[in-house]
Amino acid sequence: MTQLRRRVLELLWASDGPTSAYQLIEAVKGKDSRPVGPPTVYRTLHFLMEQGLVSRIESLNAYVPCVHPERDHDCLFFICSGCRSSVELEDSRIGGLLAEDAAALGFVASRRTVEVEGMCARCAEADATHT
Amino acid sequence: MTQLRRRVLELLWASDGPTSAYQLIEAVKGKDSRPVGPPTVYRTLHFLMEQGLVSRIESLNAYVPCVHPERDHDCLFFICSGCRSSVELEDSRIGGLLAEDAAALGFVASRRTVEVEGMCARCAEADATHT
DNA sequence: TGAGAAACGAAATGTTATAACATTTTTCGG
DNA sequence: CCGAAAAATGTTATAACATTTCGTTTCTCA
Repeated sequence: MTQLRRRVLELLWASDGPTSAYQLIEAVKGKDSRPVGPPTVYRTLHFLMEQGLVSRIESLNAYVPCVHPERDHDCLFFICSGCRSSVELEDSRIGGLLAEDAAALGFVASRRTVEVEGMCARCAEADATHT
Repeated sequence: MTQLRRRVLELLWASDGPTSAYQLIEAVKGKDSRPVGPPTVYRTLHFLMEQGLVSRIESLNAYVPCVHPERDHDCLFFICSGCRSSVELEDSRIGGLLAEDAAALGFVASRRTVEVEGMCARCAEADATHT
């Protein structure tokens, strides 16, 4: 864990929601004066993902810190279109079903992406009130 | 359903696997001499997705025709890293679990992305043989 | 037939990600 | 401590994916 990697991870922790790579580039530039290029940040993100510290949200092209890095993560994301926040959940039953379906196909799975877009409770309520 | 939309859909049907938007731009250009720009193809893809005729695979930034457009599609994709093919499956149990988890959060879901990367049976076997 | 809506064309630009190669930093055996 | 090897980072350029904006064409239907 180097200084850059720690800084990127801290920025992700400090962020309200999923953060794009280019937002991170800007943020790192802001924190100290040394600018970093895209490859640097992407390498850092790849490293953090390998370590299970960060996940990529495919449907947003954005990155979030993992909630429980210690556990083997089998996570799903609920992404609010209203406030752009995301909630990470673990539901091993889904992993089980996916494994079952994969086995039926003879498919050897390596990575899963499970993402649900919609409105979080707060935004759904706000939306209902306004309408 | 216009001529362009039909052509794009046919190209997707004819394709071996997931197709990127820019591959479609090239392919349309090839079929008749009139070139189309990115916005045209993206508009067409958005339309076909709204109609449930096409799905976007988020983890590949690519597009596939839906296998059973008539049914309300609740699909998952198995994507082979070996041959770049994808298989679409329907497993309503997963939709059920996701709905259950969403309800527990008070989350109102609108769209789901479920993608599994790995090796299809053929590629896994080929890989095992080579090793 | 002609007004409004939908679809399409074209240019520019914005956003996300990687290739290729140079340099710096770290590590660790001698 | 020294220097070679490995790991990490910097730099430039470019590839890949997607949208904004505005203007034109085509379709529909009263």
